[in-house]
Parts: sequence; structure tokens; C-alpha cells
Amino acid sequence: MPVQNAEVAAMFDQAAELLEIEGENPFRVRAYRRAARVVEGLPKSIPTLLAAGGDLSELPGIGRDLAGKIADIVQTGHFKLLDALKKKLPGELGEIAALPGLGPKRVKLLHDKLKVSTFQDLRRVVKAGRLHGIHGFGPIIEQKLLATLEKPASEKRFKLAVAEAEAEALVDFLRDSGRVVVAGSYRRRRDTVGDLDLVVTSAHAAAVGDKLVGYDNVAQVLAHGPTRTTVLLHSGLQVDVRAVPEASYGAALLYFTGSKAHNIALRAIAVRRGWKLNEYGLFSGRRRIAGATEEDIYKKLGLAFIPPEMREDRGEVLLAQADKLPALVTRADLRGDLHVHSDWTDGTASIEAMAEAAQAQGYVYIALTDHSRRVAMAHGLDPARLARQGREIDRVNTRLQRLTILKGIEVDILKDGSLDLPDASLAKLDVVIAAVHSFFDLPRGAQTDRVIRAMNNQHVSIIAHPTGRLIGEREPYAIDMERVIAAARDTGCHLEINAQPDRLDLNDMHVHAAKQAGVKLAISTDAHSTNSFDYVRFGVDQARRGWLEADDVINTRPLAGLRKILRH
DNA sequence: GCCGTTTTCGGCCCGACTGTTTTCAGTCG
Repeated sequence: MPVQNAEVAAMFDQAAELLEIEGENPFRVRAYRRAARVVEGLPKSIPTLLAAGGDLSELPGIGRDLAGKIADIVQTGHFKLLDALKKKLPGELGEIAALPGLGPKRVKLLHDKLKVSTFQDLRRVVKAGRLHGIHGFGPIIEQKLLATLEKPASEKRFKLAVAEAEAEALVDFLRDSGRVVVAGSYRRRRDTVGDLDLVVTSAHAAAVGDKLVGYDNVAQVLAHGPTRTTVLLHSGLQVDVRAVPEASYGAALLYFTGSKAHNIALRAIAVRRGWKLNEYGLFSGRRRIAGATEEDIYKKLGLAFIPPEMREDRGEVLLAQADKLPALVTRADLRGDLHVHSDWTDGTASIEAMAEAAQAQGYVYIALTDHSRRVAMAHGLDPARLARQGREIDRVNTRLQRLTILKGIEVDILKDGSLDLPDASLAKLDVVIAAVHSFFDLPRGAQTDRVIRAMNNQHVSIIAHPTGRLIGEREPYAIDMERVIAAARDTGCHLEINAQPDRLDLNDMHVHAAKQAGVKLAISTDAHSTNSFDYVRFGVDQARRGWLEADDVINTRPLAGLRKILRH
């Protein structure tokens, strides 16, 4: 199997880690890390790009040397530099450097002075008290290491919806302290959040941190300075709070929202103009020339305002310079939901109740897409029940004022890619969405062929939750999304952004790749109850992270326009 | 290792907090 972009990125990251421990030029280290992010964010696989005659050195942060190394990795499956580094620094030094309190410098000391290269080595020397006398290791770090090694902290990320509940409670708690905004990956609406970064405007900075430390959900205080405080909540979620004066609000928000790579790109622009950008403002010498709002700072830097969801240094800065940022899709652009269940299968509400709830959201259509018979657990529909359901929809439609229920199905894709209902049944429907609910562990080629065969059925309009992932619970099944996206382009089949907080499938990167290929997507909730329509905002978040505009999303169209692009 | 209306060489984002020091390096975001 060809080397995947993620593997190249991982190799570069590992090499960066080891180079750093070796004490290499930090800018060389950064070059590898930056290249890893660029490779990761490519809309197509590197072998595909190379086959099409693409020149990797034209990518930002990738010059002749790295382009050559990437080509070499793709050809041989090996990264010579990394292999050599691993020989010199064997074991788990990279992972050890990620432990709290340790970094490349201390890890290098551990390796050189105490011959540590694995976690087992580390555990041994720490317990034997051999850290005493090593420069830079005091009693506190020793204590911390002992604790960490006993109970290795999981690198847990929290689903966006879960983090949102914690964040809202916190914002409420700090409300009296000043203006409170949750920044970080939360504001960029990443599908998972590692920690919460709060910006609070206050003339009494220290009081804000003091207040946070007193929050009854705090399990541990990790740092507590005059302007910045870090705590761990009982849930394991880490919270950083930074208090800033009003005049710095925009700069602090920008800084704390990130991403880190985006910030670095902005600061480089400031430096080129002879200015300095930090969390207090944009400075010319000692004079603050912007800082109260993000808008001011972007403007001064010669950039259009970049929405937080795009701040990943994936090309958005160049677009902002040229004033060519996309007008990202919003919740208000959506006119309907194309993946809705009822109590005819595993939903909890009647067709009528679901329709009324959708109408209350301001929608003008929904597609009722219950499961097909193969999904027995959900009491899936066979042709006869599907026909009966159609008559019930007709009945409800006559009673509805502003909303049309489209007849649909979420038809199961069988193991061989054929569908769970005969074409004759599908042909009578307005919308057919197809999805995989079984045989998750087929080999990549077979799984991909299976889905593409379903897309080739002329009745199928949308592939639902195309990778099958459940965040934090189930990895996506092995599937070649590049081929699926190409098939979508060729067949006119659409792909879904499933807005269930557990799914968010497609993810932002795949959404972006689909857009680049000219594929249109549906943002759907997969609602199983009347109150789950609101999940749509999480789908919109991911769509925006994939740079989608209203025109890229099929359910922004009025009903007549939608009907024209659905297949029958 | 990348990159160029300061430059093909000499730069490369910036500050807070901690722990270890005795004026500062390492880590972190």
C-alpha cells in the first residue's frame, strides 16, 4: 500500500522530536514540524500528487530538500534521517520528552548521564534516586516524575459537545469578573478539544485567577501566576485562564485562539513590517497600533478578517492577503435536514413530531430516512413497510403549513456493495442515502470498492457518515477517501457531514478535500429525536473548518433546487 | 530546513510560569 500523508507527517514529527533532543538548530526542527502539518493538510495523497506531476517544493514550508526526502519516503517506505536518529537515540525518548516537566534538554541529560532510553529505564533511575545531583533536576521534578510514572496521564481529548458543557458552566462562573470568551481549539471548533483557553478582560487580573482556583469543579491547580492560571477539572479537562486589560482584548483573543501555526504566520508578517505582535497588541516600537479587537489587528497586517475555524495555517493567510477568503456557510443558510429518523425504526418520535420540530428550526424540508430491513436492531423497513410509510408521509404533508417531508431511506450497504432494498423501491423515493452499518473490518480495498459500488447505484444521492468513526470509541473503518471523493465527483453522488457530536463524519480534512474536488456535501443531523436537530451546528462547524460556502452544501438550496440535484 | 519590497545569507514569534538557580534555562502554549 502506498505511504499515506499521515505517515509522512508522523515520520517528520518523530524526526523533529529526536533532532530537538540532539540539540539541533531549533529552526531546522521547526521546519520538520511545519512540513508535517502541511503534508497532513494536503487534500490529496502524495503519491497521487506526484503521479500528476505535482512539485512538492511549491508547497509552503517545503523546499527542495524536504521535497526530495518526501519523494524518497514514498518510494522506499523509509526515512533515512529518522532511521539514523533512532539508531543514535533508541527507545522511547520522543515519548519521554512529552512527559510534563520534561523536554528535549532534560531528556538529553537523562540519556547521556543515566543511559535512559525507555520508560522502564526512567522508572528505574527515578526510583533509585539517581536524579540527585543531575543539573536541572530538583526535588519537585523528581516528585512529579514519580507520580506521572505511577499513573501515566492519558492524553485525552474531549468531544466538542462535552467540552461545551464544561465551558458554558465556567463562563457562567467567571461572568462577574469581566468579559469572558472561550478561545483555543474550542473557538476554532475542532471536533475534539484538548483543553479550554479562556480570555477574561479585567482591570484586576490577579483576582480572575484567584476566582478560578476557587471553582468547586477544580481538582488540581497546575499553575497560578498574576495574569495566567491553569487548573485541572475533575473531568480531566485542563483550563487555562488569561486575564487581560480591555486594550489588549483582541490581541489576547487572537493569541489564545491560535492555532499556534496561524499565530506564527501572523507574527512573521508583523516582523516583516518592522512590528511586533504579542498577546498585548500589535506594536511599532513601544507604541500599540492595534490590540483592542481582532479586526483591527488583521486590518493593520493587511489581511481580511479570518474566521476562527480557518486559522490553521493551511493557506488562509494567503487568501486573506488577497482578500479572497471564502464566505463560509452559516447555520442560517440551511433550509432543511436530509437525514432524519422516526419511530418507524429506531427514532423516538413520530413522523409528525419530527416534522414539527424541524419546522420550529425554520426548515422548509426534511428527508425522512429510516433504516432498511437489514438493520434489524432498529426494526428496519422492508419494501412493504416503506410503501406504508410513504402513505403516512403523504398524510402528514397535507397537514403541514411550511414544511415538506421528502420520502427517503437510509439504505444499508451490504457486504458486497449491493443495497438492502430493490431498485424498484428506491426509485419511488425522493432521497436515498446509503450507509455502512456492518463488516467494519474489511480490508481497505474491499471496503472502498463496497462504498463506491453503492455510489454507482443511480438512486443513491448521499453517502451517510462515510468513514464510520465514533469519536474516542471507534476508529474510522479502513477506506480510501480519496477514491470515494473521486467517485462522488464522477457519479454526482453527495457526501454527508453527519452532525452527531459522536460522529462529525466527514471530518474537516475530508470536507476540505471534497470541496477541492468540486463535490457538494449535505450537512445532516441523523436526528433520532425531536431535540437533536440542534446538533446541526456541530456539522456547520466542521463544514466551515473545511472552508465550505453555502453553495457547497446541498441543503442550503430551496426545495425546487434541491430536487434538481438529487438523483432518482 | 525554509525563505526573500530589508536578504541567496542570515535571519527565523513571543511571553508567562516554574523550578532551579543566584541571575536564568527549560518548558509550555
